[in-house]
Amino acid sequence: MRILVVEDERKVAEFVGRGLRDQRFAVDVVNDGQAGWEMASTCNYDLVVLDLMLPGLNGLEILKRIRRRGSQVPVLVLTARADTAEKVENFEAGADDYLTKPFAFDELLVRVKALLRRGSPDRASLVRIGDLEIDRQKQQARRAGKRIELTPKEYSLLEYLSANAGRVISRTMIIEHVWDESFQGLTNIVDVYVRHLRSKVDDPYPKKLIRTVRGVGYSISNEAET
Amino acid sequence: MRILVVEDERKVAEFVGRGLRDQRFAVDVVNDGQAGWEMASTCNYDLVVLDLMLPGLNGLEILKRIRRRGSQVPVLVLTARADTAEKVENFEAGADDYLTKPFAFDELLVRVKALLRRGSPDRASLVRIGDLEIDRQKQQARRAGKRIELTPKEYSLLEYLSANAGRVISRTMIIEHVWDESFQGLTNIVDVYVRHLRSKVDDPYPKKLIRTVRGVGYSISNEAET
DNA sequence: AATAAATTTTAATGTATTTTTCAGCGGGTT
DNA sequence: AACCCGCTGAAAAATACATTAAAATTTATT
Repeated sequence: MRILVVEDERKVAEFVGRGLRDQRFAVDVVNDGQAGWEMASTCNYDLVVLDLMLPGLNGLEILKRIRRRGSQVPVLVLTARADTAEKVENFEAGADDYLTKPFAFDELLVRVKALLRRGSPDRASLVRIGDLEIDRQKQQARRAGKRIELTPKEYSLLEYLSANAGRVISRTMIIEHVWDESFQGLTNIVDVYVRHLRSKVDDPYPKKLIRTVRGVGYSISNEAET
Repeated sequence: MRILVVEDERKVAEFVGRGLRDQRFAVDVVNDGQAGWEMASTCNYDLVVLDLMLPGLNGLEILKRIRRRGSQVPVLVLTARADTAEKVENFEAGADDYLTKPFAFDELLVRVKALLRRGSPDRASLVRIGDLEIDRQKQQARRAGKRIELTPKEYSLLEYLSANAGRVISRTMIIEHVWDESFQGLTNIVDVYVRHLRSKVDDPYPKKLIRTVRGVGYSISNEAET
């Protein structure tokens, strides 16, 4: 799950980034409005945490632009004051929720989770693909009732594939969602991780769920071969 | 158990802080309204002791803000006068109890304990995890019937983990609840304290209750491995 | 108030696990 | 067969965690 944090106060930014990464989100942090808009518009995030007081480009302006583009991405706004006029303006501009600074990390986390939950109905907390279950709450997977031990990256990959079960996902898409922006170059890291996943998820079982689509990418599904 | 004391009269503040610490509460004391609001909003306290006459930001205003945020934290208000009009205003603003100055420490303690007791149902006074018992009233732990000597910090950590038994708690969360805000930076204090706890709680017994979840945090539970 | 004891915190080192790179292999496609 | 693309195993790098000891701080004792 990929989150963009746009926040100029380094301390807050670091604190939020760190906390979210602890929760196994793939987090990108940027410190000014310009970069924020560029990232928000070029990458596909599952959620944006947006400070309003920004150097470069105003937070509200970014929010408006995002919406003007037709993007539905949930946006959690961070604001210093909490007067009603501002609140109204935020919601009108398309904010999904807001949080007044200063705040406890717990509060942020609760809201982030709530937004991601209601965000899309296909993000149920328990996903089933054949006899494979992914429990997004507990961040763990089972197959045929048996617990599968996964590393954080392995889990993220499985979660992302599963959220798009049946569809074929390109390597680029996978890198964008499971890793963060630091990965541009030629790398076969996705292949390697698919291997890791297969060895734990598919190898011990006769029915294979992860399928390679040559020239395109990967797909997870319970469908019969054709 | 974490308590915030917001009180500008140094003598009273010190006296209350000291007394509560003696009772093994983790106490933060601040001397003005602004700091009080910041602390109350950034940290998760189990109770707030709030003086109304404050420099910077009025106590009543802090209380209102806390409630506007939806926080349910019990607030014990300290007030100089005790006229009925003010009482009513306090309760309307969301105070759970009040105490007129001057007061004896015993009085305060009784009320604090009462508030913490009725506080929330997930804060049962006796928590059991396997053969480990945590008595929140007496602030002590036993395992297999045997008393375990814990330092205040060790106890706080154990209590916090136990209040969330079964769930995995990140280091960030632990720091926020058991330590105070001064601990943002790179520190391995949580690891060190988990070690301390383990040496007392787990090492002498075959069944280990404290589990490390790599990349995420720690968890205490009595569950069998799967 | 000085000293001792206990607790908390920092820091350093060692170890295990995870992530990433890399190079060779192999199978399908043209 | 030659090429491309993905597969695979293993080494290297990075990271996370464990453990210990010593320093700093707080608390208790004389």
